[in-house]
Amino acid sequence: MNRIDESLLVGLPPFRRLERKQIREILDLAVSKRFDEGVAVFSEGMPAERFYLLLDGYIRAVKTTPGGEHIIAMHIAPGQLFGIAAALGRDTYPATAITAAETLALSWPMRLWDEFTAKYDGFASETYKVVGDRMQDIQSQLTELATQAVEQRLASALLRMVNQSGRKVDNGIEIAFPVTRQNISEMTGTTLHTVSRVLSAWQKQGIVESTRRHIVVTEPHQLVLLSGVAG
DNA sequence: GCATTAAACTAGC
DNA sequence: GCTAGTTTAATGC
Repeated sequence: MNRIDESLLVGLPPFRRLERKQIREILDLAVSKRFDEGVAVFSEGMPAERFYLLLDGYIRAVKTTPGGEHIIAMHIAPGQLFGIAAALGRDTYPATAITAAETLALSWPMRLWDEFTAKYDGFASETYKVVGDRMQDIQSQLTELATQAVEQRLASALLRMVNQSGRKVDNGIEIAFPVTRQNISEMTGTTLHTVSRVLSAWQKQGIVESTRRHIVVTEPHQLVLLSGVAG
């Protein structure tokens, strides 16, 4: 079958407290699958048949509004669980999972969720902590949307992506997956035109350097200032 | 301060 | 050459 190396899971939050042998058990129940960029791993409202662990790549959790517009609720980075509807007491997926880059993921049947949380020490507590963290993140984004101006929300959105996926390059920190102006507008509740204007302004000020689908933050501290205390 | 509309430009297939 | 992504300006709420 799919013989996946145990070291892939060792050290990841949900499995941190497990024995090598237990990790082997879990892996033997997993299915691994590769996804191209821009495809849906699962869709909002569909029966949540499996839950996933992202090994490589990036996932966008996308909600569709009644009007047919898209909202990017969050990004998932390698090592994180996603599609964990059971942890939220749901039997359908709350959002669509779109790959933001070429992606490799493990998955298990959702019926194993209760078994995992009961059987493996730390699995439940670690995952519920992750769920809690995500809810806090969504919560603060909500407050942001309601209270902050567009420029501040944009700064926060860039910082969030940098924190989750930033990798050092010679001139700053690069967001590790492709992002378009449209994507950022869907994260911040604005238009791609406004995103474009603000990013070009920041580029002139030397805060970011962006080419198409590609952003390097050269002055993270300046973004922090722009996002936080009114300036 | 921001969305909308429109129009033109460009990188990459 | 086509398409998706981007930029810029004009206009109006």
